[in-house]
Amino acid sequence: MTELKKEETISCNAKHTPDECNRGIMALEDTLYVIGGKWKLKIINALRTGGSSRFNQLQQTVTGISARILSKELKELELNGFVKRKVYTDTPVVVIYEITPYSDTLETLLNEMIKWGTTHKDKIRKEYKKEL
Amino acid sequence: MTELKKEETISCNAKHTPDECNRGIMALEDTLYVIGGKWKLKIINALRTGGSSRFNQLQQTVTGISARILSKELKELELNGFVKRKVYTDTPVVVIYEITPYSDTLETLLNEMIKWGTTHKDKIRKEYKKEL
DNA sequence: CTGAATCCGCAAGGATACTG
DNA sequence: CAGTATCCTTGCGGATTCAG
Repeated sequence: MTELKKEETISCNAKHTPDECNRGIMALEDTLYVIGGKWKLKIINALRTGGSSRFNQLQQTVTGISARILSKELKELELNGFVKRKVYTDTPVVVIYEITPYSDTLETLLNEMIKWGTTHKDKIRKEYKKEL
Repeated sequence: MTELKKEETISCNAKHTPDECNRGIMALEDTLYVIGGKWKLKIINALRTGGSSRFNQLQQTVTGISARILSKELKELELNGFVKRKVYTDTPVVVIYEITPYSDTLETLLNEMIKWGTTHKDKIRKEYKKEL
């Protein structure tokens, strides 16, 4: 039973000044704001690994997304410079979405998330086996 | 105006087999399922940089979260093994939340997100200045 | 085909009050 | 202090329809 004196004893620990903590939280919030949510990373990843794609094909790749949401998300991604929209005005009109070089800055992050998800799932599976 | 033949021409590109794409998407979904959402990463980050913390103090650190949500999120984080809940049954009762070693597996990911958020904000700021 | 517009249900999350 | 219970708002997102 450790002694607890006052609230002040618990705060930022040695490794981080309170300032650094706040900057970290803010930067984290920025990231989550831009690429957070249910779909954005999946769309970027789909375009990254699957190559440029048309609207309907993209909707099939990103399983479960509706046309309305996909449209909205693509707009936001375009605004933030992750995706380029190219229109070929043949008849019928063809629209191609492709990722921009700026999306490459997410490369490390994306790979890290995929790696983490993979090893996490392995861990879960092992724990599940133990229970049998 | 590039020629577009049929849908099949656009699919997984050279770098990835369709199979790899699917595995990537699934792993990504796993990750988002566990640590996605509005609060989880912020809470983990708060405990990581700020050190172990009591409930109310944690609520102050994670700006904007309500007690109800914080309670719920902590429960989920505990279930997934990211957070340990320690109860000291003095009067008044003291409850300390701390991160587990398993949270350390998120270290790289978290740092990567913070780094990305920082440089992204710099980019936005520069673009904003240009517009003036 | 590529979306935009409309309608609507559900669930996440906020505010407040209350308990041990 | 550490939550829980209740109520209520908001917005995400699905289904469908329509337009260019």
